[in-house]
Amino acid sequence: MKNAALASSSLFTDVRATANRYAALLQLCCPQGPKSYSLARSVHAHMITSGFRPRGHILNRLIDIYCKSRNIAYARHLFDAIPKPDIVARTTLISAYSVEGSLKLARELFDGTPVSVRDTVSYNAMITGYSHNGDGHSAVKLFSDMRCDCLRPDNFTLTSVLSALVLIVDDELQCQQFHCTVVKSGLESVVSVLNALISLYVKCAGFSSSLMNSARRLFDAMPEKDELSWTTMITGYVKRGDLDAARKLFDGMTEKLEVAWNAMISGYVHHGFTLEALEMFKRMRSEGIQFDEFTYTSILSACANAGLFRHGKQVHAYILRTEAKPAPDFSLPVNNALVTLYWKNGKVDQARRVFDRMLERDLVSWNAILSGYVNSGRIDEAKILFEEMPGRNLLTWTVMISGFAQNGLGEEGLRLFNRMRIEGIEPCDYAFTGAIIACAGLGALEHGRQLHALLVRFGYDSSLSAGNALMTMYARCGAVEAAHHVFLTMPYMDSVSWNAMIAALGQHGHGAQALELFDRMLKEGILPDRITFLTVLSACSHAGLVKQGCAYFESMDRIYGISPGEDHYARLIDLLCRAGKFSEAKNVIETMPFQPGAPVWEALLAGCRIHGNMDLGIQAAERLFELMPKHDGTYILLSNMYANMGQWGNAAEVRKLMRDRGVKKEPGCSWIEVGSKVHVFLVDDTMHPEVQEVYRYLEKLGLEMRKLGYIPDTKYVLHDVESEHKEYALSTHSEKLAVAFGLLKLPRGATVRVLKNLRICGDCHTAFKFMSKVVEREIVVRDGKRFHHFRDGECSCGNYW
DNA sequence: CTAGGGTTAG
Repeated sequence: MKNAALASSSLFTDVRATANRYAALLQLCCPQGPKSYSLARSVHAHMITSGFRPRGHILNRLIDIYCKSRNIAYARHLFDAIPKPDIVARTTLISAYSVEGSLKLARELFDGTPVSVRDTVSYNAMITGYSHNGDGHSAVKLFSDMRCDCLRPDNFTLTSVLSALVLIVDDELQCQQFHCTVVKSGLESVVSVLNALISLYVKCAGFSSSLMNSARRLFDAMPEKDELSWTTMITGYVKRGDLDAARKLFDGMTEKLEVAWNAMISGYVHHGFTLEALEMFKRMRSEGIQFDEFTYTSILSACANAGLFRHGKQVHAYILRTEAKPAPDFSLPVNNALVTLYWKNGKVDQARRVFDRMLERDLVSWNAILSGYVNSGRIDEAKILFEEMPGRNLLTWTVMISGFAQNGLGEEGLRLFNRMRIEGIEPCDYAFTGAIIACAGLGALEHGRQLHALLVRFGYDSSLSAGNALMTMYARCGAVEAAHHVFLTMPYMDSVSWNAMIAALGQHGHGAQALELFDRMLKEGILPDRITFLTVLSACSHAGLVKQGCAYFESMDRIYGISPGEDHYARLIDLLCRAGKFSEAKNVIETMPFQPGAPVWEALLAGCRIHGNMDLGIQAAERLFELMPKHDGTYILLSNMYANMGQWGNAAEVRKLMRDRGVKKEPGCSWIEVGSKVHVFLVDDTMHPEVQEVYRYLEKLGLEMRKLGYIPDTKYVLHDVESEHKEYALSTHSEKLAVAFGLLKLPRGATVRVLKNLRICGDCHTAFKFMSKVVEREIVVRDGKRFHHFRDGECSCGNYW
């Protein structure tokens, strides 16, 4: 009996000793991070083979280890086998589920815990779970539940709930209320709590800038600061765009942390100060501070954004040289940044190679390569990628929608936008932007209006990008007033907004108003960019303001330091040629700093066509044939030039040449809204049910115009080059069909608005002037990107069409 | 067992 007792007690101490050994072993394994988890798992394996059944805190430790090595399912399996799991085991799992994003599972466990057992730590884990997953409201709700359970919040609680508040807080008052809560808890001098409080104030400084000073006062008054206090403050300034203040603080740090360097670099990158970012990077190296993957990622993206590809490749080479790791082993973000670097450098295939070699990919990687294809116009490949992707987020949809929109596939873009909504994904303002741009391309005014209404309902009415897109959409659909209304009501504007409005005015023939707006832009201290000048030059051109246009062109480099590119030169040539100033144009072409390309020659040819400058026109056409032999526009311009001068034979000759060379004419189409229905017309549209009626009407109009003496300067008005026998009928261009249809079907007094996908031809332009006179109606026609308003025999563009 | 900063895609 006694022996038996002795034996069992020695067995007991034996088990205890074994347990202690295992506990000590696990203790040794754990603090060394993920690499030691495999070690810990073999300790567990040893337990199993030697018949030792872990219980209590050893089992909890094991559960934690499996959670940390991302094998939550097995951890759960161990957990489920415990008859009465304690609060520590529960909290471990709750936290693991939260980190993984499985909030429902976490909450189930939490709710399954008897109230009497719940402690502050388990609440903390749950609150953190919500805050990590962006659900600030639930975190705050739980915080108040916790106080109902009479549990005292500790510093963990406060830091978590404060960081949750950062997500949802939207005014100063809430911020101060929480400050009081913190003070009442008596933890207001704990460093981590103060840090979190500071970041709350920093966030609120977005609403009221005085709060930045409150944050700074808290910071300055801290009895001791840790590395985080500094970085919170520095990033606070960075996020507000106050890089000087950030830099001052950074320079004042006695001991500069890696993190602070990275914060400064990413701040510079984000605000476009690439050179400063690079300079910091160099200084880091000269001061012997170790780069980490954050540094590399920021600096690579700086190079990608600023187009400094040579520097980017140098950094890539540097990583390869110093890190002694094979490329695919770079951390995920570094590889992602490399993908971006390469596609932004126009090397999609190289980007794809980096992408293909990566050992692990996340959504960012997929989105990066998708953007690469979209931005290089390789929509078909992008489409395949989009369907194959393992997951999608808002950005994915947005990239794809704007990809379609910007590559002339507006309908597909809108379809995707709808599919996104059907799949229950709430569009962000950028997704709306893409869809609105799709409407702009399609000239779908009614659809655009509906999207505008929806946008407002979603609460995005102050979005900058959506506002800019709306202006463009309304302008491209002929609704300048609506565009102007958006312009006036936008709370935030950038140069794009100004450019869009200036363009809207210029495109509609309001050249003088466009220039007025440009002057206002300058007075308000907004710096013009390359696009602004393109827009302004076009406006001058359409309004015939040659002198002013030349002056603006000249001021580009002299005042604003923007050297004119090829497109600017093309606009200048266009401006001069439309005004018939050919010797000046020739002079510009001969003295420009680079070889003139297609856009310049095309502008010259178009000007020659207007003024019948045959010799120069033929020269320009020859250059264009060399540069892009398959471009249909050149043939059409040239044949129109001949036809305009009555040289029908030559005109037909050019058409023949075009056919012989197998050049396809881009199919033109026009459309018009009558009531809520959109009618689309194609060239020689015999399919349209009412087209016979339209033909007869056109014929009648032609006769009437002749009878009233509106004989055009050239016979061309009543003709098509290819059907010159229809002496009195207006020829069947899609825009003429559409306008005639509108004149027939729209009530008297209503303006006829027609959209044409391509440029309208001279024939139609002249015809519409007469038509507007004969029928006493206003006719508005979109010509590619701009608009002509025909009224009483005149056009808003003068003759600079 | 629980907290807080810096990175990547438009």
